[in-house]
Amino acid sequence: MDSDTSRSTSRPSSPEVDDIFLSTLKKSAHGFSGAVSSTQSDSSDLAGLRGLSGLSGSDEETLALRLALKKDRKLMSDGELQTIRLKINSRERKRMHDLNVAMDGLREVMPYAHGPSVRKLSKIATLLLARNYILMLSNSLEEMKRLVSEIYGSSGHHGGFHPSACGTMTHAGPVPGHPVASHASHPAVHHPLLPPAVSTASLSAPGIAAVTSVRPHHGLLKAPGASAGPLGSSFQHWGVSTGMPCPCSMCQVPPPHVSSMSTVTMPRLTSDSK
DNA sequence: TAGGCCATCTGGTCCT
DNA sequence: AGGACCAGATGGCCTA
Repeated sequence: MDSDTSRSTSRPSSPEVDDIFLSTLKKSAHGFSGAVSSTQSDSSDLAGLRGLSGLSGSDEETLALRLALKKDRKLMSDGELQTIRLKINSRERKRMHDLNVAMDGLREVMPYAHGPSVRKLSKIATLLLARNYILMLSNSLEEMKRLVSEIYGSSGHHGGFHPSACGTMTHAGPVPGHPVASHASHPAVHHPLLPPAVSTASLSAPGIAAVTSVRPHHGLLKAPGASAGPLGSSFQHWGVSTGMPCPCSMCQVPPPHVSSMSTVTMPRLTSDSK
């Protein structure tokens, strides 16, 4: 399944094998030149090898392939090197394809309109919206728990939050598999236990609802200013009207537990000195 | 036409 | 050693 078919019809994300092979041959020179420029050792090796072997500029492609696979593979034939290179490229394509599939899965559960006439969210917009949506749901859940505790705690009917004691509460949370659709498609539905500030303002927040009709502005990544994109200035004021923290990534500092979790769950980032 | 977004290739690094 | 992950480079497509 092509993850980019809705955007481009003339450019498949998984080209034919012949295309890959030709592309490899065509791009090996320019692609490698960029890599060489970033590595002094390789650059010196390139110059040294060229001097030793007496290769001309036209042989740089072959030379690049040899250098690309390090010194212990320099003795391999071009065919073997190309086979290895194609194998590595194929793996990388598959990896990126899987990443796109996961990104599509994330888009499917995000509160924005889906359909052939709606351009899908970009990757960065999907990630930012997902983050905001998680924060919004977390805030809504906490607020709901607090209200339920207040109601049943003060009346003495229940000691605290107890979903099984109230039939309606079992439907208050997102439905697994379609956590968003139920809310996004019925934004005006109020939960009997929730005030409008929670049941409507949070679930149909401007930043969420606005994305249901249009592709996010390119200004999404810029500072929220006068243009006010779908996740722009309107999101800034949501927290003011509801009294809840604004989930916008542009105007809210991530909660401590979020940032601490990110460091825990990503050991490569913490241990990596890149 | 400039800028955004994306796919792909590639080399380096880390992990198993 | 092989695979996964990452980031840089590059070129194509699309939109304002």
